[in-house]
Amino acid sequence: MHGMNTKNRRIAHLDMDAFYASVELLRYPELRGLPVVIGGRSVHQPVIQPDGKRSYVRLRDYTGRGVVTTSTYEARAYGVFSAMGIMRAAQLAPDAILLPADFDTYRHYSRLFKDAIARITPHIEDRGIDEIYIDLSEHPDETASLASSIKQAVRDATGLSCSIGIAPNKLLAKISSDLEKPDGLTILTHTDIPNRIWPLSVRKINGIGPKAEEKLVRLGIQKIGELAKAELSLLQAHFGRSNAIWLHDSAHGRDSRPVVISSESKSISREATFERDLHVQEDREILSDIFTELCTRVAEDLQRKGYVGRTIGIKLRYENFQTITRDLTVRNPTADASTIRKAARDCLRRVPFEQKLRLLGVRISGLSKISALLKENYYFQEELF
DNA sequence: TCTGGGGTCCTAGGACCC
DNA sequence: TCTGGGGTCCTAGGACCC
Repeated sequence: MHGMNTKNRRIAHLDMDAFYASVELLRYPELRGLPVVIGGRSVHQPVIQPDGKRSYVRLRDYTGRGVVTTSTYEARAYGVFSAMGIMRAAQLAPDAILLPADFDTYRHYSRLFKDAIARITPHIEDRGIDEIYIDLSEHPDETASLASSIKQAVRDATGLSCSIGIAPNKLLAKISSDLEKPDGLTILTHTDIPNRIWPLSVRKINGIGPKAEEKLVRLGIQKIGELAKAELSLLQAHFGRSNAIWLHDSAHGRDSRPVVISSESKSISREATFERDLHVQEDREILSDIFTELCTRVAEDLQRKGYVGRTIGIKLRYENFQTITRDLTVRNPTADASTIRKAARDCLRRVPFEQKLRLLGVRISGLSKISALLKENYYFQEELF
């Protein structure tokens, strides 16, 4: 066993630049150079006018509960970022153009760029629609030219740019890919850590979110370099032993997680935020229809992906944004909509309804592949549906 | 100006079992 | 005659990520 982990790795993180917005610019090239925001509900398609020109919806015209999904770099210059409410973004950039998200098209371009890279190397870990890790350790080519040819392959396949960071591990590769965005190519070694990593905010470490950052700031730690110098005992007192070690290792650029090239889904869910808060009795029928629809879509997703699940759950968000979940585990794995609805209905009975509802969700976990169950001869097909 | 939707992982207590 | 203890499953909530 000794020596197995001492190998020098070359890990790349590839991140598409402003992915959804860039895909939309392929479709609407006249928007290039303008602040454009993707998000909201899909009722604001561009309209073709009598003179043949398209007219676009502006942020100032929007009313509703949508958030910004992505924005172009021009919109980001106004302070408009992902997850911001559109009503707030409209204050900052009222003239920015608003386009609805079109996930089918984004998934199509996602396939295109991932397939292009897969022709160069199969050692790819999927990290969502617009980013991947690539393990280049076994690849014969020199790092910089290999990275350039990956970027070119992505551009040839999609017409889009991406940013790549290459480093000895996933943690550093991820940070690196963000350093020279857009269209970046950053190669980092351990000796670059003091100069290029330590001046950055602790938030740049993947896994440190708003809460952890706030706690660190209260300890006088804002930069990764300050985290690197912090006493382990201080971190341990505030974050627990294993988190303290993880924080300390991360600040020193240490990370031994492997690139995982395939994995099975753990859960499938569908949820919906309502356009207005719904009253459990007065809006009973609307809620019931939405609830049935969510269960049906979860069942369809399961069947399409070839899974069955045992733990069925609901999620509720009240008008004050408090969120609760309930779940229950059934004996036989299922992918059947009415079975899911019955179980989810039982979960609903265990929940207080003193406030109006803002969101309803249905979830299933404890998944198995149908094919695996059939192979193990646990069930006959009739019992699954 | 209130805050989407789809996920993963972790924690923690109680039940239950050996 | 206060006291085991480790493993696994179930449930609820929270942090975080894209």
